[in-house]
Amino acid sequence: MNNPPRKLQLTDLETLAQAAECLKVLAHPHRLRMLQMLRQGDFTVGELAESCGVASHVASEHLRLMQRCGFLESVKEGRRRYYQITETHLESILECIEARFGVKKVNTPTTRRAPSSP
Amino acid sequence: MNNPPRKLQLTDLETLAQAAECLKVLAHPHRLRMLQMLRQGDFTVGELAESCGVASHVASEHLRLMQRCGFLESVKEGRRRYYQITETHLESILECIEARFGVKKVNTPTTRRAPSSP
DNA sequence: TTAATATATCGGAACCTTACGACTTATCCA
DNA sequence: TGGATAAGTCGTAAGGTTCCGATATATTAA
Repeated sequence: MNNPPRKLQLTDLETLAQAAECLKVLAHPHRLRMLQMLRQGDFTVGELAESCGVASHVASEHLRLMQRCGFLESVKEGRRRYYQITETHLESILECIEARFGVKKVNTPTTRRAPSSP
Repeated sequence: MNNPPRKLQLTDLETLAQAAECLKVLAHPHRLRMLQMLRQGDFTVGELAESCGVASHVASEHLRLMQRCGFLESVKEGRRRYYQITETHLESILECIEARFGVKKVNTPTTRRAPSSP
């Protein structure tokens, strides 16, 4: 518990405020589950909602929030909308979280997307 | 945008709720700054408060919160209290955040702790 | 002992987040 | 066209977070 004098590696507070905003968006169990799924494939709002056990309009709100802050993009196909991860750094943060809290393989809990035919 | 059928790696929602709690605690610019500093040395409440530009009783509240959720431990020495990181996984998450948002070397912005003498 | 310093606690105000029901819009299909 | 399905929007109520001033406690120094 002895500090030799040296320079500190710090991030300025304004940037940390941005980082905190992103972490707030991550900090919700259903949003984490959705991101965990979207890392592994494309899913519709309804599929993500079902896996989280919430109404689809609630899932929709979470997804819009994540889209607004740059985590996701979406593509509409017919009356379905597929979300995808666009923020590449999410990968490593989600890995950290999984390393700390664990994951397990489960059978696909929702209908998976059928190959798209234009 | 085509998903071959395969198993998903998911974390159960209860565990994700715990993870979300931890992320909420991380999600504050002053707490991030404090953790960034504590990764690099031992600091008192007052030093951490000064670096964040907040009153020391506000810093104290943040530190207690992080202690309650298992991120930190503290040691009292005289009328000062030194906090230290105990949750080892914080290291990797902070690295992810720094990789995404950046850090820069700055001159020690606060008084550094003098070698302790029992 | 008294004064000053360092930290912590408490109650309350302002603000933000979430979930919900009701409603809207867009698309598909019979 | 009309009904069903998928997704999104809006207002609101409940609950949580953060900061602040006031105050309390512990420790050191004079």
